Amino acid sequence: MTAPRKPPKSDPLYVASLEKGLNVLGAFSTGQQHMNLREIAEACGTDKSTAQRFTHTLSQLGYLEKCAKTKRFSLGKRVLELSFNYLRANALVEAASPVLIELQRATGERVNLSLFDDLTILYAIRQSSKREYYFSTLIGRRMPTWSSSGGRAMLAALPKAEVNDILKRSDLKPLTPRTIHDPAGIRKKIAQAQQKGYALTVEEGVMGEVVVGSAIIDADGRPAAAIHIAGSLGEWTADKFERKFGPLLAETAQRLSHHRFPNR
Amino acid sequence: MTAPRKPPKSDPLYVASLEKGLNVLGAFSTGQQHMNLREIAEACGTDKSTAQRFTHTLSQLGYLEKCAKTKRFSLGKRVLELSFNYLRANALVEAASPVLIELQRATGERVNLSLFDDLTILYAIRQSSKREYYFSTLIGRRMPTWSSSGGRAMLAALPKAEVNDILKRSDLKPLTPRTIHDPAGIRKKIAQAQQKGYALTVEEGVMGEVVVGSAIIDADGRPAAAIHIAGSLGEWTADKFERKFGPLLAETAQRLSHHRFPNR
DNA sequence: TTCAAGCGTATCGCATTGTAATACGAGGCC
DNA sequence: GGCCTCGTATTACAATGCGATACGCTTGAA
Repeated sequence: MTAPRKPPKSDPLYVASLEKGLNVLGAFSTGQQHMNLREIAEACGTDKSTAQRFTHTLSQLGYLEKCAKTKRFSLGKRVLELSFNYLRANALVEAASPVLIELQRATGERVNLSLFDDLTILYAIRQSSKREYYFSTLIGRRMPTWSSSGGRAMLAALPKAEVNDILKRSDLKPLTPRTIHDPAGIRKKIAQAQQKGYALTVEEGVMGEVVVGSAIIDADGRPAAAIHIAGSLGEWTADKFERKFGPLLAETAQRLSHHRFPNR
Repeated sequence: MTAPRKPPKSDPLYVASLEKGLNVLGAFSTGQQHMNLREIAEACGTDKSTAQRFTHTLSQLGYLEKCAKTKRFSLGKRVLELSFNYLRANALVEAASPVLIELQRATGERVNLSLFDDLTILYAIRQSSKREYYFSTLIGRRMPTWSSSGGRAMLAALPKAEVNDILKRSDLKPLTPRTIHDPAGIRKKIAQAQQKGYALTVEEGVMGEVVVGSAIIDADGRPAAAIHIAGSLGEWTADKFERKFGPLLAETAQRLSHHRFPNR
């Protein structure tokens, strides 16, 4: 008999311990506020010993906090530091920041900047002066690329083959009853975005909400980010909202495009 | 500038590989936008091989991004996800969020929430409608506890022994020519904060800026966070600013205090 | 053009380091 | 009171991370 076969040839440069540690931090992506050892072990698919060693290490480093009474863990303040370092180094976000503030003041509506990250976009700037759902004010939140206005606007700037690839790998589960989630419908919306310079979604992410999104193109001609303006159907018809903000948004995104930022 | 670092030795539960990997992410706390392998190795005090393995692993996981052309690394979008998970799970920040928005609207000035973290505070909410220095709008930024208005307001809620301990371990380097940085002066400011319910700093963090800060006390009677209102000396005298916003701020902080939040 | 310096990448034998089974004491709940 | 399940601590073992080394490439000065 041949020698025992190792699990699929692994990458000799890959540090599995690091992945396991980061998975512990990732265990909190379910929204759990705090977890005990067993829950963390389960969430990470490891045993209790492993969870013990990694929570212990992460706690010492400040990436995890341990309640002295309940012995349960929650994410540590230090994770905010990483975001800070990411954002301060991102020239595109920095350049967009004053523009978004201005756009918020000019429109009075909620204005966001999202970054393109393959199947999802994630928010990097959120400018709002209204009271919103807490979630809707947070940086780092991910949304599917295919269903969001900004995501579709970015897809409109990609070659067809890449769009197909992304749609194929995406889970096209609708977020609301009004989410357009059939490939043909999505492609049509992408084509419209290509023509108009912005995409419009009506109650596709949240009921009662209308959003326009437009892509920021980088110096290589690829979509890097998108800006969004979101409003309420209680105050606007979709048509009026689009006419009022669509062109302004597209022009603003255009102004931020084609710059060579040092870190891209 | 660097966060609490405790590298314990001969702890059988400590996973050194995890620490090394996180140190690679921490290498970007200098503000560098992108680094090559050698720079990362140097910043982490390791050799090139080590840097190679960890950057490789972190890139695969999305916590680091590698430029295809220059082969240099920068922080990955995924670090924002950790912040998102931290903030969404933090009930105190969630409860404070609408209050801060309201406070911003009522005052028209820049309003922040900071979290107490031993020698430093770090910002968790920033509400502003004005154009500011980019840095000043970012979450996750740390400031010394002893020199900031919110920090001093929180120190005012701690037992004297703990205050002494914190001052002793802090680096009392002044941030501006007007930073009060002698222990006696700091203690006096803390005593004033204790009496008034808020602390006032005039050009101690940035020239031209006046800030009032007040502490949010948790259910155990300990300071957990602080809210700040910051204004410009171009628009206000320090006196007027204090009279106008100090009492309002203290009252607001009081309203957010003494709640039992599930994750603390 | 040549050459050297510095880069990123790949390889590999070795021992350090992380692993996972186990045990123990402390609470909490029937 | 007894039975879980929790967090914590210990240990023998070998898988895994380590780091020296080598190679091919680009760059820039000679």
